[in-house]
This record gives sequence, structure tokens and C-alpha cells, in this order.
Amino acid sequence: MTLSQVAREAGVSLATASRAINGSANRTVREDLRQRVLEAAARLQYSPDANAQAMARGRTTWLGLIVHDIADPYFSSIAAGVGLASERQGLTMTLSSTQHDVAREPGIVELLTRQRARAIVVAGGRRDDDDVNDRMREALAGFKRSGGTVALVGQPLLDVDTVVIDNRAGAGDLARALHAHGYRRFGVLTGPPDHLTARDRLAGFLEVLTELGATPDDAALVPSEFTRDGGYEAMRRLLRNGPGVEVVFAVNDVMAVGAMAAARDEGVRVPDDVAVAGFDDITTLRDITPALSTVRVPLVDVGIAATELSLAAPSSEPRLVHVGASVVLRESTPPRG
Amino acid sequence: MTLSQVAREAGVSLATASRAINGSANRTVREDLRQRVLEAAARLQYSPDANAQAMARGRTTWLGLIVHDIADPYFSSIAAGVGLASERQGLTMTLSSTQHDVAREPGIVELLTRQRARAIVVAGGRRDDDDVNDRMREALAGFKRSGGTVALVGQPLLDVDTVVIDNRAGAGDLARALHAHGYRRFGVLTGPPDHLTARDRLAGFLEVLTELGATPDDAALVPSEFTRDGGYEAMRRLLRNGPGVEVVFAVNDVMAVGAMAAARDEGVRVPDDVAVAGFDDITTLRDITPALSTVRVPLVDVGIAATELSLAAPSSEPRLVHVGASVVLRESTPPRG
DNA sequence: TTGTATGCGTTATCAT
DNA sequence: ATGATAACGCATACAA
Repeated sequence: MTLSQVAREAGVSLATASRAINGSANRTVREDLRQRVLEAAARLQYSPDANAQAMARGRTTWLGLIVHDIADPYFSSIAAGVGLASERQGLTMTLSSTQHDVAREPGIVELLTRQRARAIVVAGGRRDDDDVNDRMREALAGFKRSGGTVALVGQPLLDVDTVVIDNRAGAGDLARALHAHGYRRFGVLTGPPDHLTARDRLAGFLEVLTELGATPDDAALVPSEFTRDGGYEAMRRLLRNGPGVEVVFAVNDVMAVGAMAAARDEGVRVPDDVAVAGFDDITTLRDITPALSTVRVPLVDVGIAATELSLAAPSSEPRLVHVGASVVLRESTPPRG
Repeated sequence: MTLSQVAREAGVSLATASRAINGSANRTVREDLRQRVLEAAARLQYSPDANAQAMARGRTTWLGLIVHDIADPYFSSIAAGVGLASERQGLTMTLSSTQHDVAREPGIVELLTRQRARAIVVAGGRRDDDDVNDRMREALAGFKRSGGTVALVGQPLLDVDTVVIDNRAGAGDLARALHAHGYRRFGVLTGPPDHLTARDRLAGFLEVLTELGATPDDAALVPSEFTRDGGYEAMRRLLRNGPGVEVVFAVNDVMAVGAMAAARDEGVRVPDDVAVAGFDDITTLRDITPALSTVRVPLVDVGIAATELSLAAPSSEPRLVHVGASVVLRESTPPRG
């Protein structure tokens, strides 16, 4: 059913039908006609074609979200926030996943450009890869040129509005809190060396430790993937070959859980033999045993903030919205006697 | 940049430019002209308008996924599968959440109808609510009338192709396995009474127990929300007021985790004092302690299957695709001496 | 207030 | 093989 069929059925012009049904701003249509049109539309089960509307209006109601892996609770929480906020704005969220391959991001941005999405939220953290970052910068520029707006979650290095999670400060606070609990010999599961979020967390953690005179041995800094399995492997290496440590900081919760599993498999008790802390405070992991000390990031709020930022009136300078991260100590890092 | 600008720049007609760039089926365009067009497009940074294409072609590349809560690992795993499969088909996934309110589903379907989505996958399980189900049936019929196709994950009661998870058989197998492990006194955290997935799991579990002569006391069947907090509350009630039980079956993993937390808080040890089993085998929960016995559902595959089903050529009869669920016994339900 | 006519950017039909 | 031109379904500037 098209609008002109409705118009015919109601005995009015296409324009009048359009005005009656859209009915938004200046509803300049006589009440009886309006009723006639609405009834005709109902009778014919008319459903406006959003694509045609988009074309005629010159703007769509799509908001594109780009993540690395939707099954990862970190991203699914952000996605929940983006979904909430975009629905509030009458926008429909489209979700694309890179499957952990940042090199696919520019292509996704180009797709969203073709779709004339109103806004894009890029949730996946940056990597230290100039080539990919340059292509991404270019793709985003193209999107903006076509009239779209953008917000990023992560590191402010793509010349676009960005929600910056205070990874560095949060990790520093965690280091301080652990030190105050009596820990002195630290290990870190550092994640991938080129992963900027992982790097920020590591840097913040080390900075404070150094400040406190407890710099870890280099051999106690173990890189790995940013995943559960990465945490598992890194922890096993640390336990088998590394220097003895009292507490291990995994740069995210999922890795921390992997680390705890590795400890179990190696016959090392947590927290009796070694304490473990993570980062993110993933909701689904709040109930693991022992309860995981971590740094809470309000991920749903991050998603909401990024969405609002992406929809805000464009400014000349890239805006930054900072989101704090607060230490939550639980059973996995008890005070040391 | 529009296609006609590219055509002008290349010195060809709009039609030729379209053919050269689309280049799909019968690419009947001379090679040198083709090159000229492609170069002009590149020079002008032309990006085809997907909305206009959709309108001209009469079909879009949207696939709509409807879930209850994207932050729930159950749904985010299905979403990962749907995203994978739809990308393979060149479709873009849009994601809508009901926030656990099934009554919002028909409205979402209508939105997707307006958007002329190619297909819809409804992942949220049905409730025993005729009113909502009727409205949903009607909304889906409207969507199909407009040319779209649909697949459901859950219970086959909406006259559409459905991926049926073998909840009943899986729960029955679990009951049998626990019984074989020596358990005799069972409790069940049953979830919401009108939640069909919860109900199927409960029914399958009870059926086998009855068969084995171990029917639980009615007081040992405790309803609650389908969430972590629901599991927590139900377990607390069971531990405080219910009959003593040896093992508790929570109808999903997230509830089981809540139940384990409740046990801890009540000073009841798992599995020494009471064993716990769940359902789903959520990846993120594989590492909890004690490791959770559960019934594995291949959720990513479910998402893939549902997507393929939704895209398959429509048939007169609603098709059903069955997905098995297999028992995985871990530490939370050790054999009883 | 209502209707007419045009445009949105593309594909597809029809001549040429 | 290429080029006019008519759809596609709607919104809107302009005219009445």
C-alpha cells in the first residue's frame, strides 16, 4: 500500500494525505479530511516506506554501532546503552562487528556511509597501527562529509568526538589500593602490546607502582591476547616461569577470569597463594568465586554518552567526554596480614 | 556526490554509469567507458546511496533482530550468530531490544515493516500471553504481506519458521544424568510461570524425574524472574523455607549463578551442601567456581540457523529446525557417594 | 487549507 | 552497447 493509494481511497490529494499522516510540524489539514485519510490508511493497512521517506527528507534514522565482538560482555553492555539512547532519539541501531579485526572498520564505515546513517558510534578501542588508523580517519571524514556525525569510545586520536574512559587513572587507583592492602610484588597480564586500552591500563598501573617504589620485574609483565584464553595463557606462563608475585593485575575482567582458571589448573589458590584483579566490572562476572576485585566502568552509560555525543551539534574542535573508573575491591585481593 | 555527477564527469549517460558501477549481472559496458566511469567515481569520492538503491530495486539489505536484552549473554551470543550469517548474505543487522517487555515486540515489527527490512529474526522466547502473541502474529503477518520473511527462535506458535531449542529433552537428559549421579531430592528454580522456555525446561526435568520415581515436592519448585537476581531470590527462599534438597536445577545459567551467590550468602556450600545445575552453557560463565553443570545450547549456531531460515525461500507450511541441547556435567554436581 | 508539480538518487525498460 | 526516460514512494515549494 502506497500513500497515493491511501489518498485515492480517501478522495484527497497525495499532498494532503502526506500531511495528514506525517502530521508533524505544521499540521495544516482540516480535521474531517484528516480523519478520512487516517481511516483510509487503517483500512488499507498502510505502512509508510521509511526508505522513501529517508530519500525525500534527505536524512535517515539509522545509527551505526561498530564493535569488535558483540558476544563480549564489554561490548554488549555498551551496545545496550547505545540501543537505549538511540531509541530515545527515534533512531534505529545497526550493529556491525569487526570480529576483532580492526582492519575491517574502515569498510564498515564506508558501508554506513552508503546507507547514509545519521550517526556512527565506534566502540572498539584503537590499536597502535598507523595504517589502519589513517584509513579509519579517512573513512570517518568521508562519512562526515556526507552529512553524518561520529563519536568514538576509546582513545582520542581520530579527530572526532570521543568518550574517554579513564583507564590510566583507574588502573593507577587500583595499584594504590592494592599497595595499601599490603601487596608489594606485582605481576601484570598486559594484553596486546599495540592495544591502546590495554597499554593505558598498564601504564597507569606501573606509574603508580613506580611512584610507590614497587616497580614490578620486567619478567612479571606478560603480554597476551585481550581475551579469556589470553589471560589463561599469560597467567600460566607467569606462574610457571615468572618471578613469584603476590598479586596479578589482568587488564580486563575476562582475562582475569582466564587467569583464575589457569591458577586453579596449576594448583595455585586464589587469593591464598596469589591475588587477582581485573578491569571493567563486567556484570555477568560479579558472582564468580572468589569475587573479583576490579575497576568499574559504567559501560551502559558509556554507550549512552557516546550516542548523545554522536548526535550533538557538530563542533569545530573534537570534544572529549571523560568517564571515570572506580576501584572495587572484593575477595580476590584481600588485605595482606 | 550523485551518480549523475559521476556520469557527467565521465562523459557518459546516467544509465551507463549505473551499469558500470553496479557491474553486477549483465555487465554490458565497454571496458574503456567502464574505466572512465570508475575513475570519475573515485575522483569524486562517489558513494552509492543505499536508500535510493533500495527504493529503485524494491528491496533493502536490512535484517532486523529482536531480543529481550542485548546485555544478556544468551542474546548477545545469538546476536553474534545472526550478525555473522547476515553479513555473509550481504545484509546489515539492526538490533532492537524489548527490555524484557514482550508487549513491545509488535511495535518493533511494525517499525521493521516500515523500514522494509528483508527479514526479521525474533530471538526472544514467547510468553503464555494470548493477547501479546495474537498482536505479534498479526504484526508478523503484516510484515510478510509487505514482502519480508521471518524466523523465530523459541516456541513454534506464531505460524512462522522457527528454530526450536530442545529444551524439554535437554532438561530431561539433565535430570537423568543427575539421578545417575546419585541425586534423589531435587529442587527447581522454575523461572516465570508464563515463560514458555522456562516451562519447557521445567516440564522436561519433572517428566523424567517422575519416570524415575523422584518427583520433587511442590514446595521445592520455586518461581522467579528469569534473571540473575531472580535466581538469587528463589534460591534464598528455597534454602530458608523449602524442603531440604540435594541438588537445585535453575532453568538458566544466569539464574544458577544467582543461586550460587545466594547459597554463599546463606552459608551453604556448593556443591558440598547442595549441588547446582543450570541451562545454556553461557561462555562467559564457563570459569566460575565450582564449574557449573549445565545443558549446552549452541547459541551462535542457533543465531546462524535462524538467520538462514529467515532468508530461505518461503514455504507454505511453517518449518521447524530443531537444535539439540547436550548435558555437560562439571564440578557443581559431583557424583554422590 | 488544498492541490499540482518537482525532486530525492538510483534501477530498469525501452528505443536507438 | 548506449542513452533517454519512466518508475520507486514520499515530502515539499509553490500555486491556487
